[in-house]
Amino acid sequence: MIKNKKNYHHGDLREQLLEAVRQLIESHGPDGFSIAEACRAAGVSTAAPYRHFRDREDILKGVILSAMTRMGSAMQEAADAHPPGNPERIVALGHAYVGFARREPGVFALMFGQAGQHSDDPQLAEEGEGKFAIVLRVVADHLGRAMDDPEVTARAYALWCAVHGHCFLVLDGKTDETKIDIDEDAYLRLVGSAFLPPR
Amino acid sequence: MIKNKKNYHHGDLREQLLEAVRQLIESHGPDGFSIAEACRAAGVSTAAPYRHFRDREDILKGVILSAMTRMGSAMQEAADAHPPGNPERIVALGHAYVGFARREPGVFALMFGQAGQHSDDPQLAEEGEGKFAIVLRVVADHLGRAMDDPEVTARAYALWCAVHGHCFLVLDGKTDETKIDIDEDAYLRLVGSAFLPPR
DNA sequence: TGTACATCAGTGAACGCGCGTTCACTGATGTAC
DNA sequence: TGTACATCAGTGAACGCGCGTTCACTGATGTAC
Repeated sequence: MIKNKKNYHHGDLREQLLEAVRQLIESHGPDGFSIAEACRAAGVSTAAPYRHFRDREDILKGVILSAMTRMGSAMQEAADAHPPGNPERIVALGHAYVGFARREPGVFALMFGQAGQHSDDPQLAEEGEGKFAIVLRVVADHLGRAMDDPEVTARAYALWCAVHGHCFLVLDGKTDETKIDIDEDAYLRLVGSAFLPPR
Repeated sequence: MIKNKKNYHHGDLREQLLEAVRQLIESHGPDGFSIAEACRAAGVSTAAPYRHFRDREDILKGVILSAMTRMGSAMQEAADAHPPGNPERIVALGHAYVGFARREPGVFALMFGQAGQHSDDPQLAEEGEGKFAIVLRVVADHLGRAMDDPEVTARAYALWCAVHGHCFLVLDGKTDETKIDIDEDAYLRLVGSAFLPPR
């Protein structure tokens, strides 16, 4: 019953379309893609996507979901690279977050910058919670408290904001405009020690 | 030689169009407006805007510029409400920033969330610098140092990021998703004291 | 193994739509004499 | 003050365009006997 989609006709069109859209978003901005253009990139007629997606919105959701998993893995990997309680863990987590934003600025803006257009989807919401849970875990380990301790959530949230805000300002080129050249590693360490002082 | 545009034909069409676009952006998102729709809202033919703007891009720039001035005034006003060095000044500045983002989420996303699409315009860049200068001023006053002191820029930038990131997470509904209910005033105070400890 | 059949991913042509921009124009306003 | 004229903001019709989606179809692949 398991079908090997690779050998049907085109190959794995679903993934190829998502990748094409991702690339269009990276080069033309979050709203700068069309199904038609993605089809051209994938070498397929404009009707083909409807075998795999309900409509345009459904394709976008697919792009966002896959980006979220990629980002989540990067964060989890960074957290796993250092033992619980080690301050380097927080710095590494920050680098992973900013690294993703730098690598995929268009998709990052799509995930977060649309004034909440996609936040109603339960599947996306769940993925988002998962990422925040990683931060919570790391902060809880650091403080030696439970993940639902108010002190933990407050500090984890502050950390998230500080790193998230930095990403946006970098991507928008505001750091160039204001002529401050930020040392990213120093910034992440400042933020980490500001919200999670060594006990 | 000074013309009273109010009494020409339509009145102040330029401003009315900018306002119409602003409202469309608020209700349909940063990219969800069209010139045609704005014309309908202003009760004017689709050719009329070209008396006042070069093209679509030029209209957008107008919307962003006016939003930036509005935001700048709000921030300046907040800073002026407390004497230099008073920690309340930083909290008030944060509230002004977040307040604008909450009041005009669509335009806020347009100003910052487009992955740097507009950051090349010198006029917009200048307005942006002006807003950061307000933060720098407040932080410099607080620390009793010069505005170009590296310690000042680093802390002002960190403050900016923390508040900016909070705005985006709020607008995207991430604060609902993650089920943490943030007390905004407490958050701003935490951030302020984290980066600008009482000396 | 060979054949007949079912499945279903992808085709290509067509649709209606709203868009940004242009054009020659109109007619209200302000100005010179 | 009255009139002839210049200015120029706004008109309305038209354009070409690319889009999202649909449709009946085709033909390669996998399956049952």
